[in-house]
Amino acid sequence: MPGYYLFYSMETQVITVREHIIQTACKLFHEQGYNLTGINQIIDEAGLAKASLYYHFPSKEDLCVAYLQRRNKLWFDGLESYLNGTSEPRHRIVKTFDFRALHLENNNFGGCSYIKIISEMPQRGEKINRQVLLQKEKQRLFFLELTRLAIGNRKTAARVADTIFLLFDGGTVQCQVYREVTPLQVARRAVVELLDGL
Amino acid sequence: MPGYYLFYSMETQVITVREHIIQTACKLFHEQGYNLTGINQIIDEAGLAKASLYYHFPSKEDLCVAYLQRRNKLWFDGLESYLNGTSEPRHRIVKTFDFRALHLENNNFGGCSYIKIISEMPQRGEKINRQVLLQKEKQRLFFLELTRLAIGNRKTAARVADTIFLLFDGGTVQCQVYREVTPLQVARRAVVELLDGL
DNA sequence: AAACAAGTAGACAGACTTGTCTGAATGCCG
DNA sequence: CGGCATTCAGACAAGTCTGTCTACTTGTTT
Repeated sequence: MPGYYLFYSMETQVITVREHIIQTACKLFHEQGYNLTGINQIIDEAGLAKASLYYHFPSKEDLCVAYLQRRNKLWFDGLESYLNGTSEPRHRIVKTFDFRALHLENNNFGGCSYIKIISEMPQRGEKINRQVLLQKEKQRLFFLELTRLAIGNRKTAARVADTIFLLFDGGTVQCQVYREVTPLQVARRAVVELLDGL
Repeated sequence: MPGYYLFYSMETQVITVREHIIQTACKLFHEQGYNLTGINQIIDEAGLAKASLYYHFPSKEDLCVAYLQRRNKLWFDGLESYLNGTSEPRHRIVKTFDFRALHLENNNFGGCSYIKIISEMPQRGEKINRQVLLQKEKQRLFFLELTRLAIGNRKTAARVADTIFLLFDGGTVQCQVYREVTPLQVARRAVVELLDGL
């Protein structure tokens, strides 16, 4: 276990410096945007020396990759815990929309990290690009698997899942724009009717 | 008509300096992102003096507002011309998705300017915020009006229109992520089935 | 002729950016 | 004790950013 200078996170758990950097970057990148957050601000906020940051992350882009991975982990971990006890596939799909709304509210309607980062960096680097596609694909497959379970493994399942995924992303960005949960509630209802109509 | 030093745009039309600035900023902001495009690059590309730019636009933020307005005008003008001859409301809705795909392809899958700008500037200024909400609302009302015509003025029309709008934005951002038109084609099909099922 | 509008070139201020580097300190492990 | 990993503080390089300013030119209008 590397890192002997340790920090305490909000839950009073001992965490490594590396973890402390990721948490700080996660917060600032998501709240202020990647380009508007400087390395200096991150180390100030985290109370670190600059060399310590560059000891763990060779560049800002590498820190960005860690940020994206962390956001994805937080999302899926939170979702899993939210869905705990719900086994019926349709309920799981619908509750995912509920959790999304909750998640956005708790994150001040900051939107989806992946959509944000590709909006900030149209000519994005290879590492970031791969990370975005990887995580988006994870989300798509999550809905695909549940849809197959929900409506039987028909050949329409893929298209239905993609439609649900479209409503999911559409709801997410519209919540970001309007800063309220209504769009995801509309999306949720559309999903229910889509599944009921089959 | 102010501006006697005139430029020639691609279509060999005489345009004012102000127009030339907007066109250049439009291209660069959308291709590279707002924060990654500097004032200096804009004047270099446009072949202008810095004072000339600040003569027409007091700040970069004001130029941003003009950029957003222009993108919206280009979109709706192009759409109107694309829909010319199509009067049936359902066809108009569906063809809007076709045009969106075409439009994104022609703009190198740059995505939606409004979603991009709020992703770049989470704590956005008042002027930009107002502009984004204004234009997004225009799009929403566009679909609402057509939906009312398409399915009759039932009370479900608003919800159907909002669902279409969700599929529209979802398709747009996913096309931006994946850099291909497939998501909008899926969205288009979902819209057709949604309207047919009523 | 004088005033004004609209443009030129480019220096400048003041702040910011990422990343490197030096030099020291600390704790652990063999 | 020696060596290594990890962290500190902060100067520094080399560049970027927005916005202001001076000094000048040109065409139009009064």
